[in-house]
Amino acid sequence: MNLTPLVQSFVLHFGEMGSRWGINRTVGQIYALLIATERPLNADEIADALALSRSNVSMGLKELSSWSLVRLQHLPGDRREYFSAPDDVWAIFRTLAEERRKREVDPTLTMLRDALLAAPGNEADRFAQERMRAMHELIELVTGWFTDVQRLDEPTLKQLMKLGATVGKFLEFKEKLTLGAGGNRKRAAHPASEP
Amino acid sequence: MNLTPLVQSFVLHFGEMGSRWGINRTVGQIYALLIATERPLNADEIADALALSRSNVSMGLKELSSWSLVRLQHLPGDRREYFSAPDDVWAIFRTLAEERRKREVDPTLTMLRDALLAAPGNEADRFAQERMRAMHELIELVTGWFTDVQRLDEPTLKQLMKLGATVGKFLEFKEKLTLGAGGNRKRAAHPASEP
DNA sequence: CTATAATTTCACTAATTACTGAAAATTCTG
DNA sequence: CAGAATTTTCAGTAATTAGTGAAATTATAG
Repeated sequence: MNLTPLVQSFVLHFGEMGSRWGINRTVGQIYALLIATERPLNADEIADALALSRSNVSMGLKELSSWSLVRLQHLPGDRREYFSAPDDVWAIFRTLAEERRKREVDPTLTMLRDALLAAPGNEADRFAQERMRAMHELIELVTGWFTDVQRLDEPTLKQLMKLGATVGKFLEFKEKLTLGAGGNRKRAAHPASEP
Repeated sequence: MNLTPLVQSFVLHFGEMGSRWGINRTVGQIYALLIATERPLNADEIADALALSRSNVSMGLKELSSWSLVRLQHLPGDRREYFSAPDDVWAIFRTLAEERRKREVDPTLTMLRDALLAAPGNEADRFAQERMRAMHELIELVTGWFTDVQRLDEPTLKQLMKLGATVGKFLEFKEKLTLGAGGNRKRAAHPASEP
């Protein structure tokens, strides 16, 4: 297979970008190709299109699978495995965020929690723990918010994004109501509520 | 200088984590040390505490500076440069997000925009462009939202995070009002509004 | 301006990570 | 179940990235 210049540049860009993240060039390129191509591709087609060894593609696809980023399917009358990316970019984004959380954030939270349990040996420890506490709080807040918001359907999510900082104004407004007049209306619920 | 076990494990963890991001182990360790230590440190102290060469520390600090993650200051009667991390974790988080946007997201947006300008040569291109369009839209929305929200002060931000998906409910409610009864109240503004 | 302290640069080496081809393992077909 | 097709593994090599010490540069004190 022979890539058009358009797809070519898309693929190359993602290769470069991939290496800035934990993901390596090859994996980035493979995924870009899958995203940009309508029909599912088999490993040989990918290897051919990107000029990579078959084994390298196998490893790359394995990596992508471990991130739950590709769908594997079979074509009738063809024994080979065909791969494709989800066609909803929001789904890709969510999966990516979810996986990074598992791999990068959760271990950090665990480490922080352990560190916070220990009795500080001296003033230095005391200070370090205070920083860790703040960091732990921030991470919990952000990730909690994220899992919460992840559950929203796409249109609502889009709307929410478009709102932007307006939400802040809504909050300030609510604040005033709560603080100002003695009475307050519905109180905002905690995160992690029912669907 | 001799690290306490508590700080030690914090530093080592960030070293490991750092390498999962673009940042290398040394840089991760240096920053963790700065975060966990109350007083500013000079390069020799860092090199000593982490058992790194002086030159390596110099490079690491340079890297951190380029990310605007450290403050440089001078102590009276001491010619050496002293470094410290901001003491507000939210500020660190914002800086990090901002820098990553500049380095990783903006170039991608540019690439996508260019690709979208080109006239599709064939059906494959047409499809690829459609995917790129969706991706471009998503990135614009998310980053736009982010810069918007970044402007909020910390307490409001915290509140917003705590709200979580409740905001979604607020939106649904608003939706009903707008669609249901002919009249609607204040309409939500666009992003990027005044302070 | 000179001497010294402090920092940075850079060529080199070490360590890590990526990639390949050959061989092994798995899966499917007849 | 034999044989072919397909995928995976893995040891070896290539490429990249990280880290060091010596030398060069910059800054400051006297």
